[in-house]
Amino acid sequence: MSKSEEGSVPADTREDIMEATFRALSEHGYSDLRMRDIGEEMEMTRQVIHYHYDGKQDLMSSFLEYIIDQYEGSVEVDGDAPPRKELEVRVHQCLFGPGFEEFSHWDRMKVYHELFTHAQNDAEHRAIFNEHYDRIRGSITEVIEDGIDRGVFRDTDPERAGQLITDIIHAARGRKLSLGHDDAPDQAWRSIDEFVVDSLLADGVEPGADGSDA
Amino acid sequence: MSKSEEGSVPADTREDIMEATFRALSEHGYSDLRMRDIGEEMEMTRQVIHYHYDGKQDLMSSFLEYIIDQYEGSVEVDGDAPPRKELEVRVHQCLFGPGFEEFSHWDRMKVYHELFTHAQNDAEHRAIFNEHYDRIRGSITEVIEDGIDRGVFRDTDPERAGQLITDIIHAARGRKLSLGHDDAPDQAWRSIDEFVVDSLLADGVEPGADGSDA
DNA sequence: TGAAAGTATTACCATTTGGTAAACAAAAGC
DNA sequence: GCTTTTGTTTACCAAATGGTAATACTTTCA
Repeated sequence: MSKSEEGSVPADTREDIMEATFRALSEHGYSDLRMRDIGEEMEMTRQVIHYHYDGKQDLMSSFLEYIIDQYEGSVEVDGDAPPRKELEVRVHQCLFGPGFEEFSHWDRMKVYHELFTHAQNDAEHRAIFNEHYDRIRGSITEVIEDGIDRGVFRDTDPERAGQLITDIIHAARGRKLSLGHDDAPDQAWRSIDEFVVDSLLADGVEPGADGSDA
Repeated sequence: MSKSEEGSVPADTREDIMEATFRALSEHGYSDLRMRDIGEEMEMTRQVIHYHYDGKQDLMSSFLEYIIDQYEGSVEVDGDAPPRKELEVRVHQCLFGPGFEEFSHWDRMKVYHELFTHAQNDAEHRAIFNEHYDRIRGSITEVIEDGIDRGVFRDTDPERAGQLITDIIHAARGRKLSLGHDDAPDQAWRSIDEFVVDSLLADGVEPGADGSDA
C-alpha cells in the first residue's frame, strides 16, 4: 500500500517502539515487562528495538522521557485567567485529564505512576523524575504566587501550598490506580477546594464572586 | 551449637523467609526480585521456600500480608488524649515512624510503597491493600469524628478530612522514597497543620491552647 | 546502474530463572 | 528400636529471556 508517509520513514520507528512499549507496559506492568511483549505490540519484529535502542535499560530511560514529555505537553495554560480560575483549571487537568478527553489518559497515568515508584530503585530515573516534578509543581506554585501578588490569595508560602496541591493530586491518582478508588480524583478535587483554596482565599478577598463549589 | 531455640523449631522458618524476602525486596526492588535473592538472604537454601510456600506468587501474597500486619501493629493509640493531640500523634507516627525509632522504618516503607503501586497489576494484592487502607484511614477518621462530637473540630465531613490527611501522608512518603525528598514528611506535617488542622479548628474552639506549631 | 548506508528479518544462543525430584536429617509416634 | 512424618539439602532441568550474527531488503546518491 501507500508507503509515502507511513512505514518507510524510519524516524517513525522509534515512536512506534515507544507506543508499543507503552501498550506492553500498560498490559503487563513494569515488573513483568519482557522485550518480547513490546515486540508483540509492534508491526515489526522485536529485534528492531535493539537496532534503535541500546538494550532494555536504554529503552526504558528513553521511554521515561517520552512519557514525561507527553504529560507535560498535555498541560494547557491560560495566563490571563484570574488566579483562582487558573488554579482550578490546572488542578482539574491533573485530576481528570486534558479537556479533550484523551482516550488513554488513565492508562498513561498507570504507567507513569509505576515508573515513578520504580524510580526509588534507579538513580537515573529518579533524576529525570525530579526535573519533571519540579516543573509540574512549579507550574502550580506560579499560579499561587501570582494570586498572592494580585492580592487574591492570602500571604502564605506559595511553595508549600503548591507542593500540597501537587501531593494531593498525586495521591488521589495513585489511590484510583492502585486501589481502584474511582472517586478519588473527585474527592481530591473537593478537598483541595474545601481545605486549600478556601484557606488561600481566607483574608484575601470575599468568596462567592465566581462560583466556588462545582 | 545450641539448637534449643534457634533453627530447630520450624515455625521460625516462615518468619525467616519473610524477613529474607523483605531484605531482598529492599535491596533489589520488586521488579528485579529473584527467588535466588531471597535465598541468599537466608541461612538455609533457597529451596526451602518452595517447601513452605507454593511458588513465587504465593510467597509474595503472604509477604504482603506480613508487611501490612507489621505496619498496623506498629501504630500506637491513646484514646484518652484530646482529639487534636491524638490526631497529631497519629500523623506523626505515619510520617516519621513509630516513636521508638525503629531502625528499618524507611526500608519497610520503601517496600510497602512498591507493593502498593504494584497492586494496580494484581487483583489479589489490591484486595488486601483495600482492607488495610480502610483500617488506616478509618483510624484517622475516627479521631476527627471524635473531635467533631466533642465540639473541638468544626462540623465537616470526617471521611473527607481523614482521607485528605491519609492522602497527604501517602504522597509525602512516596515523594521522599521516589524522588529522594527527605524533607517531604516535614513539609507534609506543616501543611497538614496549616491547611487541615487549622481549618478543622476554625469555628470549633479558639486556637493557641496547647501549642500549635511544633 | 550499482555501490554504500541504513533498516528490518531470520536464525540462533548463553544465561538466567522458577521450579522439581531424589537423597538426607531429624523429630515424633508407636 | 523402627517407622513415619516433617523439614532441609544437593543435584538437576525445561522454559524463558535478553541479546547477537548473519542475511535480506530498501533507499540514497554518485
